[in-house]
Amino acid sequence: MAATLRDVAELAGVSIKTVSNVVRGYQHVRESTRATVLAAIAETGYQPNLSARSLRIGRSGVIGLALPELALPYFAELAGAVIDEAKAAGVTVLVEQTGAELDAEHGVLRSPTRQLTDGLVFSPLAMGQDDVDRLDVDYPLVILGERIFDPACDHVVMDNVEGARAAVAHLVAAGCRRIAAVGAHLGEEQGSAALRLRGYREALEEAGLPYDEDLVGYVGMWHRVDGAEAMRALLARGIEIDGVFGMNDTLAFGALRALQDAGRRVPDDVRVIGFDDLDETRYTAPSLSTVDPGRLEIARTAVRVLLERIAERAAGGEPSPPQRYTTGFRIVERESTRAR
Amino acid sequence: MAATLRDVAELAGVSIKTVSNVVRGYQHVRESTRATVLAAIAETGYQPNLSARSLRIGRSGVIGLALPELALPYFAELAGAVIDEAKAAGVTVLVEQTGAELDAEHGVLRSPTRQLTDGLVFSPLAMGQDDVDRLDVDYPLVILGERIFDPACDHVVMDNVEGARAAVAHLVAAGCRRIAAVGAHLGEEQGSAALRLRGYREALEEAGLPYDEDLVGYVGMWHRVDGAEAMRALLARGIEIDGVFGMNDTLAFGALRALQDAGRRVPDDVRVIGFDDLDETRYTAPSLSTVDPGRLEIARTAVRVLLERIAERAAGGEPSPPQRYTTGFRIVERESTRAR
DNA sequence: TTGAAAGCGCTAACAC
DNA sequence: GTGTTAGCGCTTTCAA
Repeated sequence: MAATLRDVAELAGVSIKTVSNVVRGYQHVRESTRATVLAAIAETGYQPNLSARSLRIGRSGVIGLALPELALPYFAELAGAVIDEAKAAGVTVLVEQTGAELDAEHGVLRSPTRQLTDGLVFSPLAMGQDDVDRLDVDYPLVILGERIFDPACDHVVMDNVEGARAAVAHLVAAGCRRIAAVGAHLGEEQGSAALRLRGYREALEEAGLPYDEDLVGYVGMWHRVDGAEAMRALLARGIEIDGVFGMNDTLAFGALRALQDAGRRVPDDVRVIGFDDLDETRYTAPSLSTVDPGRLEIARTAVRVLLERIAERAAGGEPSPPQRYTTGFRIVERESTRAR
Repeated sequence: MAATLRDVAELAGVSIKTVSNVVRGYQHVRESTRATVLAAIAETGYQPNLSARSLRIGRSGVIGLALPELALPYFAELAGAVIDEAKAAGVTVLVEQTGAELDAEHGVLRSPTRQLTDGLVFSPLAMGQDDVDRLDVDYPLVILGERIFDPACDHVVMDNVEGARAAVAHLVAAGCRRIAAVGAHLGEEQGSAALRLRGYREALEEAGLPYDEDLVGYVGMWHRVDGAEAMRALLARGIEIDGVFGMNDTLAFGALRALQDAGRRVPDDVRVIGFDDLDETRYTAPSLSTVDPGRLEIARTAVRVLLERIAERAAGGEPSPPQRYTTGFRIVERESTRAR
């Protein structure tokens, strides 16, 4: 059986309070006592029981991270960054996948698991304006990546509209006039897809180009296969296309392949840009231009804000009002939009 | 404050035992009582305190998953599968990254976090034969993906040697005679890299081809960049190469790009095969042939075995001896090795 | 500086 | 079928 405080105390000939003091790094312990206790700890291999500590102090040192799925590289890279940040702060991360399904997204907010985590970093995909009330929960919650209007919690957002606008403007600057958008979600108004579509429209408008519904490729998810299929469907329409805005990099990757299969040369005939700056964009042929949304900054900010909220709540007192944190982005030009 | 059993009991006018019975689905509760209690639970919004339950019963319903890093797509897809499997069994997953560093791999085995998880699924990369003693821990542990000889715990392995052998044999069958291996680790004897290199050598031998150290590309990690750099280095040697075995798909992806940059046509001049069957291999140009190691089966087996161990230990009694589970693989032929 | 003891919320043995 | 109660291992007041 694992050793407890009591075992260590007995072995060291002190009370459990003294052992606890040593374990928790309390200052006022006589050096000789501390040494005795540390020896006893080493001998028994004592490790604090975190469930007991958690029950007692009301915090577990675990935060939750809920995201659509790790099979989407963007979320995998994000999760990796969140876990690293959390670890640096001495906190561990419990990861849950929602599959971007509305029920699962609601579920994760009320899951019994929330009793085990001190707070949640949540990247919703299916939830929209109608669900904003559900975000009014009684534990620290940080929302990622969406611009849901005025939720009752902190949120860390990338500037989806501006990023998309810049991406499409980049295509325009490269000479594109018939730019397809791949990755729209039918009927969506608040999610990343809707916001990036808005950025696309704004960029067209600024450039004096017409918005043509025939140039919009609708998809279910944002996997590579969806990008490829949407692109094929667009090409099948037989309309002229000289630029493609993939709403994320995996879509753009799939679209790139579909273009090449159809005999279109990239960037000569069609220029392509994605969104996310995934590692894989550096290695496609041609490499993909993209929007770097500062994934690391998002992860870092989310963890920091969440831990601040957890600390604030532990300290008692009035919570400060929820805030929105917007991270910067930058266009990364690679071969897929390079002028010849 | 969150409601407790006592609050619910008071509201329902019963004892906490009865509430506990209802919560835990105990059969022998009068229907009317159950209804009253359920109403009280709904009214108070009661959720069981998992730390308290965990402290009491000695299990948390959380398992740990330790892997090199989520930024490696193989591990991201694996983690996603593990989380899904665990969820289906009513268990949540705490994810830790080791960065493939030896200290971190040792650390994860002794981390205080282990006090919070009922068991661990661990995919080591840096650990070798010298470290096998460390795997003799006092909690349920399942090792993934390595063929460490006779560890004192269960392990689920893919057949690295056979898979690699088949991959290289596939290249040989396609007519390759000068086959480079990209992804070897200098001095490694037990890890995936060593095993896949062994499979490479065996396949050459079977084909009556000489093993040429000049055809082996050594790398640090298995990222795309490592594959690209190793391939460039190989090409810089000026030796003849008509086939490339990437020890995983990301390496192969990087190598593919490096080949193309050097003006080599794939598969015309050089054929390329990878390992892992990542989604991205379907979309590169040309698409990458690879070895499908049955990631889903690995995840499923690992979670099943771990949960069985946890149950076994909860039931008391003698534990059964540790077992090795080997999953099957299959060659996936795509464009990068297709005959013209 | 150290010790005694209460109690976090839950489960389960035992009593009725 | 339901109630009483001990105790899981820890932190923390309060006393000494």
